[in-house]
Amino acid sequence: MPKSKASPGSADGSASEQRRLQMVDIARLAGVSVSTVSRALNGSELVNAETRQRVAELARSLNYSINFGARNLRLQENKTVAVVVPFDAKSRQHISDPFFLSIVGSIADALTDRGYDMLLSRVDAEHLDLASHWFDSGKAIGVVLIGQWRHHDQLNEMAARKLPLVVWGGEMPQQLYCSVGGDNVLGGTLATRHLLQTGRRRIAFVGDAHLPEVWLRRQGYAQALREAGVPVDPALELAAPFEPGVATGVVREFCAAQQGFDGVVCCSDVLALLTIQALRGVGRSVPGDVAVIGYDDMPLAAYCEPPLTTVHQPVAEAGAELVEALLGQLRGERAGPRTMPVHLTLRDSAPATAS
Amino acid sequence: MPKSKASPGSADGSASEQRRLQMVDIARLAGVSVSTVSRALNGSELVNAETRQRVAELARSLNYSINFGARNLRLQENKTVAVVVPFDAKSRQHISDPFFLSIVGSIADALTDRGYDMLLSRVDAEHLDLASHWFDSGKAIGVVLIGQWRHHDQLNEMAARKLPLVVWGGEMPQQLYCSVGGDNVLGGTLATRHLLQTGRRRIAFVGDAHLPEVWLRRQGYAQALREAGVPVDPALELAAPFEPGVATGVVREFCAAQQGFDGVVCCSDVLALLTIQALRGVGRSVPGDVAVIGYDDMPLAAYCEPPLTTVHQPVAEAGAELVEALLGQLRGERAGPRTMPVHLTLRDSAPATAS
DNA sequence: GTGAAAGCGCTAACAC
DNA sequence: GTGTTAGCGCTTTCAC
Repeated sequence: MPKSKASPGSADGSASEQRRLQMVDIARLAGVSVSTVSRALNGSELVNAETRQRVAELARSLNYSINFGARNLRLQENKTVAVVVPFDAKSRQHISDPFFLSIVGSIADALTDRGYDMLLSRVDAEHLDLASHWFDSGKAIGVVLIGQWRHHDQLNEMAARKLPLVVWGGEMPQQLYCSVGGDNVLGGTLATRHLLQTGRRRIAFVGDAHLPEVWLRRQGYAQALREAGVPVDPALELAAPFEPGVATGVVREFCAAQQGFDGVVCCSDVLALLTIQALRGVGRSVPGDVAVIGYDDMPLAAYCEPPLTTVHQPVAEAGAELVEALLGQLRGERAGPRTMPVHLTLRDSAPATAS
Repeated sequence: MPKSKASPGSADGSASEQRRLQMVDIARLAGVSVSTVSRALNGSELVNAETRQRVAELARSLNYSINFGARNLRLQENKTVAVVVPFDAKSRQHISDPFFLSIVGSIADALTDRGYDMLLSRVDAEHLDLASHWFDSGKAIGVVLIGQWRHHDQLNEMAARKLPLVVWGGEMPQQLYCSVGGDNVLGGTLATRHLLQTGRRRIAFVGDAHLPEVWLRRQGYAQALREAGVPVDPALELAAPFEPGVATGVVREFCAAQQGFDGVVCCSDVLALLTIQALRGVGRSVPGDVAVIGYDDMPLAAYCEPPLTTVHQPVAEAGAELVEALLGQLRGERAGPRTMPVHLTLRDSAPATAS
């Protein structure tokens, strides 16, 4: 049995447990039935305007809020969306990249605007499919996943299972799920082209191409090099992960070993910052000796030293796009992946004028 | 009437609407009653081990997850906590301070560890009391609010209403609600003392003392100055808000107008970054001419230029403390405010050796 | 060991 | 215009 209804003020163990008001209480106090209260609170035209007013007033004055659990159960509806941020279980690194956090903020806004609640959680990046739990359990009507990580396959399976799902990330071949993301190929191209145009020739690429987004950026990078007739040199590619804890050492080693480059395209602003530090550690200046370009244009990018030239991602629009894509899916629309434009924000780490 | 149960595969408008599996389906397939399935899935000893096994297997193979809405309604329980981040409605600035986002991450971990879900939302910083909605509506069992902002009074009212509430922030006189936070007075003192010890004498303070946390830090600042026999000069105090958009101009003006200081205590790392930029803008070097200390020790603080000397806040522990305080309250424990130790992390923006 | 039935707080036919 | 009633998906007495 559920715990018996404690009469208000009764000490049933927990001092702070105020019995939550419910419709029946309002009904009794207003001298009407629960149905009338329900109708009144939902603004039904069926109920007398005066009664409606009175009930609404009473409810407000008592701080009554409808019990959404019960309402949802009865209505078979739910206005909650799960937003899931993968984390790297191996390195025990939390996702603290400012970019991901900004995306989460953007989604929060978009959901709030549309009257939805946001359930935020993490999932082991090796088991993205566990995110389906939020839907299966009825806690959420759908899932927004931040990043594809290494498990394109799991995402495809989830989509095949008809899980309402939208993923922030790049568009890959043979993709069954709906993705929303910046134009990664373009981003890679813009960054690389800018370095080439300002006279750099030996351009490194920092980012783990096992991740779809990075893989696409690398395409853009290679393409821009080819356009310029510059050979792609695998020795200048560094598969650094996004987690700063792991990346720091890798980047430092790379900068110590490879002294032959004069430009770097990094796959996040944090990686760019780490790279700049590592370069300085081996006595190379930025942007003098090496021009560095970041990715994301995080809020702090302008306040670093030097301020980062970086590929700007459409964070503000991202939330709305992701949410719309999910809601569209729930309405039965067959929406494909969406790729949003990106642009290069010029600052000092890779200035506009040739060195 | 709720929409009729669509038979699986029926096209009822939305293509992706898979009918969610429920206990009765599992029961039918397993050839037992729903009660048995319920018991089996909850690991009850009452049900035959073999049956239990079979039901569990079946449920798993079908990706069945129990409907938590219904379960919670029946059990009168809920394992969801609302985490609410205030935002400044006037400046339309979102909270993007890395520190707040880190705290949210920390809370997410703590809740997950304890089997709770996290509902993340924002609230107008002028109406913190709206956060009580999450409790009143039964969507959450309690509220964790990130920061007190200017509305200590509203928080007290919420606590008086017996709302299960924990606030990240400082401990103020006559406080009815439960707060958890770093030791702000100590933080202010440590930062100021360090500047004094390294030979600085004209020390500015950047932060809006209308906010409780900042007010406390200012106490520490003033105290350290008094200890050293240095007069507190109101001209060296700048009431800059945390929002970078608003703060940038304010800080720039201040640095242009006040050339007479050789040290600054800032109330966030972002403010410190802005201050460093502004100082450089007027031709003053950091830490040469002015030593700058930040607050929070955000993940990126080590990767700025110069790396920030800053007051380290116990982010990793904060989540657990906040959550424990809330759960304690729900158990009826009468927990007071909790103040956690902070320490100074020395880096280059205010080095250990006197200039 | 298992099933039938009641009920969590709410909404919406269906009466009146 | 309002009350009565059934039922959303689940758990748990209470029978057997």
